[in-house]
Amino acid sequence: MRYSQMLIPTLREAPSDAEVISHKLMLRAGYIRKLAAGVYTYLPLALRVLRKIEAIVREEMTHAGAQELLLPIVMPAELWKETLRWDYYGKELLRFKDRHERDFCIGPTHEEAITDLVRNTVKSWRELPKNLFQIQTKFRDEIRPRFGLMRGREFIMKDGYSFDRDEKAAKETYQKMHEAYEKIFSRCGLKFRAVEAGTGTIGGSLSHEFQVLAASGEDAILACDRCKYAANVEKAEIRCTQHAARGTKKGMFKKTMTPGKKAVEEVAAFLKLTPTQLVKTLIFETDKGAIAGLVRGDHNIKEDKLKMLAGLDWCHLADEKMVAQVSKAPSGFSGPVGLSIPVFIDQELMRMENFCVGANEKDAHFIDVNLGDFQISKMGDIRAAIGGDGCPRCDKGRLQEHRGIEVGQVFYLGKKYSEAMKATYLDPNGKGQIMEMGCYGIGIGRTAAAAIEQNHDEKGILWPLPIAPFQVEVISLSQDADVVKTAEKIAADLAKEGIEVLYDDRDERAGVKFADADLIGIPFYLVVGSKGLKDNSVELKLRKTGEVQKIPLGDVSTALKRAL
RNA sequence: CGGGGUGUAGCUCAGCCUGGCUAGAGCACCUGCUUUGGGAGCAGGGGGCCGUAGGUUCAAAUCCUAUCACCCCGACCA
Repeated sequence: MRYSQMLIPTLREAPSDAEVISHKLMLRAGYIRKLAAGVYTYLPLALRVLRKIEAIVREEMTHAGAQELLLPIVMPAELWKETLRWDYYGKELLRFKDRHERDFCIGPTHEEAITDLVRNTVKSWRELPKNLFQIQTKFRDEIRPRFGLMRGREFIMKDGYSFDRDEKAAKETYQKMHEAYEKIFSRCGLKFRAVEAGTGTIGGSLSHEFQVLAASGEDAILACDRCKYAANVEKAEIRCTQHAARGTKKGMFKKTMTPGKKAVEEVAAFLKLTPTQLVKTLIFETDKGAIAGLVRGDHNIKEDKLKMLAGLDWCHLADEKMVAQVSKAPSGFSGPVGLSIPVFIDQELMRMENFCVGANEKDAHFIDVNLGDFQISKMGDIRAAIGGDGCPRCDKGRLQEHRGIEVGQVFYLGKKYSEAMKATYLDPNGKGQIMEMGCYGIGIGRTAAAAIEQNHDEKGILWPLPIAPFQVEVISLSQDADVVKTAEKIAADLAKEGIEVLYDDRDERAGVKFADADLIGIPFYLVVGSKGLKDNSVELKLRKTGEVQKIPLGDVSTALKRAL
């Protein structure tokens, strides 16, 4: 491919709205252009990268027993109403009406569509299992799209869905997909980690995320330094420590005035305490009425864990009005002493004595409070894990915090959709059974972005070879007839051998060509210049290390093949 | 949705506070000459409804109002 014929609009400066490195580099190196918030055009170079990732995904999915199909992007509301997600999915689901005023949506994911297909076509136990996937453009109307391809509204995703006879078979399929994912991301040349994850709006009970490790990652993940345990912070458990029975201390507490001090840091600073000596009391509105959750001042409560401990269907932080009603004080001064609603405490509090809490009175806190001073409904793990916490799976391990970019997720769904949509089959006894499902996603564009986050330097992108837009870039350094002729021949010969080559044939100065090449990030350069031609050689240069090798003209293709 | 900010050339930005001549710079682009192994030099040139609509004024990029778009922080969520 000739550079001069391609559309590669490189930029010396990045547009000011780009924040993360992958976004800046994709813009500067001429890979993407923005059309609207969170909506991007993939230029030829980007498309080549996406196609490479897709090809790897296709191969591994197929090897693992899945088949490719293509579902519609537009779906009728009825389908989504069947699973109730028309109401629950929220504003991220882009909805519209057709000319007959019928409701439709643009697919953010395709559980409904695939389940509809399978329930209508698969009837017998003999036809199961089925594992189907597609690679398609999706749309999620994100509140705040950002970071270029990392968090766009329109994005390309591989989504796969499996249907099995029973739970055991479904979990085997899940395992197979898990393994396929590990191969896919390894083949893409990425450093990643599979972590236990929550299931969000997709639902289900077992899930892993595939996180590409990068400092700029949006997700916090915790991994044990001793064993294999790793989880998203949303889900990470904390080792349950053996607690002595709750201390019997009580009645020592005193009220102290804390005018206008609400936030933990403010109160701590004012009373000359550390945040670890405070206990936060958060009031929640739930399906079972108001409840209180208590964690140490420097910790954060995790609603999902609280839901689990208290056996709730839903909960969210109470608003100012409700707090005032329950605690008889403005928010910021809530405390457990004298509260009449159920109180759930984090296990960490079992180790605390003489702590400080809100006094349920404006501008006042209690100090020297102990667990004997109030009613406790239940104790457990209800806070977010942080680095240094004990690993829940082994005795000695400590959790370490990492940042990651989620590029894939696998879910075991069970019967959530198949039951709601009546996807059943007849077993050998002629009895109807509900299918067991799993779903498996990979963000194709996000994988490309994550690869850049993980592989770049000050000059530009450093593509891992398997997903680079081209394998080698031939650079002619001058317009001398000899140089041009040689470069053209090399480029043509390599292409003939099936090597993907970008030939920079532009009438540009050497500096410009090198700078653009560095930006674009193709792993190998073949530099053809008049200096080298004097002794019949060209240079093979590695983008990543800058290492240069002199290659005799006759050996170009063998040398390159060895390098690849 | 709450808070903050920005819209001036393809990109980065100045000018706005304190209204006034033909609206500027760097990069990019076009032409010519020179140059040619890491973003060249000189000369010439093209390109702007100053986001949009309305208002104030003799006069608006500049002041006022509305509106749209975009960005940041937060809440939300994959």
